Amino acid sequence: MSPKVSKEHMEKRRANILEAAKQVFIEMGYERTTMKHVMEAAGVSRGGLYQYFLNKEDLYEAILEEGLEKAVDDNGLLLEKEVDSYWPLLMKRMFGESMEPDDRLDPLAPSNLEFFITGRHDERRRQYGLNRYQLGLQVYEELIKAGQECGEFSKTYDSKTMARSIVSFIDGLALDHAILPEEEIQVKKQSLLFVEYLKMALEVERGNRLKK
Amino acid sequence: MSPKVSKEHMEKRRANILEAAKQVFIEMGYERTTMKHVMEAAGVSRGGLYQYFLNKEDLYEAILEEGLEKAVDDNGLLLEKEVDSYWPLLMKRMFGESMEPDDRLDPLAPSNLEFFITGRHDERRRQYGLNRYQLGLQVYEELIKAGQECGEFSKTYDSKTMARSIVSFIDGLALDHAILPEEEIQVKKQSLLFVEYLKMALEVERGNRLKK
DNA sequence: CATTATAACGACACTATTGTCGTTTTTCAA
DNA sequence: TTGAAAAACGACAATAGTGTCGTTATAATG
Repeated sequence: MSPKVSKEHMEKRRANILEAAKQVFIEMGYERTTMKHVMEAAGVSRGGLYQYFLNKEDLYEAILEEGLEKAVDDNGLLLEKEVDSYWPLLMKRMFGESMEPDDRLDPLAPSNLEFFITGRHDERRRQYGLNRYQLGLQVYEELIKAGQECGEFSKTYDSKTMARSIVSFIDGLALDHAILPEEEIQVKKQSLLFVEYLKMALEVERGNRLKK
Repeated sequence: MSPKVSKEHMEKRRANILEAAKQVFIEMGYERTTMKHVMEAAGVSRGGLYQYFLNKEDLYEAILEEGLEKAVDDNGLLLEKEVDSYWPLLMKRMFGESMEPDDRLDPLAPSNLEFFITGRHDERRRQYGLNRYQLGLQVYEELIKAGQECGEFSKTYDSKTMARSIVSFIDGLALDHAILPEEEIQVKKQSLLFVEYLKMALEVERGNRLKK
C-alpha cells in the first residue's frame, strides 16, 4: 500500500542520472553517446536507467526541459528589476555580475551553440533550441526598448535589430572561441571593441548626458 | 595488361558519389547518414561504394579534402590582386561581388558552422575545420594589415583583433540566422550596422580623406 | 525483525548497420 | 566480335547498440 522507497531517494537518483547524462551528451554529442556511456557515468546498470527514463530520447528531452526551465528563471529574474539606468543592466546581461567585458562569455551563448548543433538534424530538439534563443532575444529587446522609451538610448536603430546584433555578436564570439581558443585575452579585446560599437549605435554617452 | 575501364569513367563516377555523399552528409549529419543513404543518393550499390572509398570515414575525409582545396584557391585568388584601396576589397571579401551588405552571407560562414558541428566530437574533423577557419582569418588579417601599413586604416586596434571580430560577426550572423531565419532583411540591417562599426574602428572615412 | 513493494540488475532477443566476398556484368582493346 | 580485366552487385557474417524481462537486492513500514 505505502511506498517502500522514499520519494527523496528516487528524485535524488533521477537528478544524478540527469546530471551525469548531460555531461556525456555534451562531451560526445547525442548520436555518439550510448546508454552504456550514460550508465557508466551515472554509476547505475543499463536496466536501471529505464526505471527513470523510457529511452534515450526521453532522457535527452528531460535534460532539455530542465535547461529551458532554468533559462526562463534566469531571464525572468533580470526583467523583474526596476532600474533608472538600462546601460548597466545591459552590460550585466551581456557580461554577468562584473558588468564589464572579461574573458568569460554570456552563459546563454554556449547553450545556443549546443542546441543549434544537437537540433540541427532533429525537429523536436531544434524547437527547444529556438525557444531558448527567443527567450534570450526577448530580454535584450525589452531592455533596449525600455531604454529607448525613457530616452537613455537612441532610437536610430530599432530594438529588434539591436537585440539580434547583440545576440549575434555573443554567439559568434562563443563560436569562434570554440573553434580557435587561443588566448583568453582575445575575447576581452573583441568584447571591448563591441561595447564601443554599442555605445555608438545606442548613443549612450549622449543619452546619459541628456539625462543629467 | 591494359586497363579495361577508362580512367575518365572512374573519375567521373567517383566525383558523382562524392557530390551525392556531400549532400547527404550536410542534410543528415555524419552520424546519422548510413552507407545505404549515400548509395541511394549516388545511385550505386552498397558494394560499389567500397570500390572507391575504404569506408564511411574515408569517404567523409575525401569530401573535407576537396572542400579545403577549394577554400585555399578562393582565398589565394583574393590576396593576389594589387589594389590602391583596401576598403572595397574588405567589403568584397565580406559580402561578395556586390561589395555591399545584402541578405546573402559570406560563403565561408556556413562552412565554418558545418565543420564546427561535424568536428565537435572528432579530433580529425576538428582539425580540418580549424585549417579552414585560420585560412579565412588570414585573409582578413592580411587585408587589414596592408590597409594599416598604407595609412588607409587606423591602427587603433590590431589587425588580429579586427580580423577575428569580423569573422566572429559573420559567423554569429550566420549562426543566428540559421537558428531563427525569419525575414532576410534582418541580415542586411545587422550587416549595415556592422559596417558602421567597422568604419568607426578602422576610421575609414578619416583614412580616405587623408589619402586624397 | 519480518514483510513486501519496488528499485536495481544483467542476460537476452531484436534491430540496424557495417564491410567482405564470390558472382555477374560491363567496358575496352585487340 | 570476342576475351579478359576490373567494376558493380547484393547476400552474408560480424558487430554494436537498444529496450525488455525475469530475478535479485534493498529499503521503508508495521
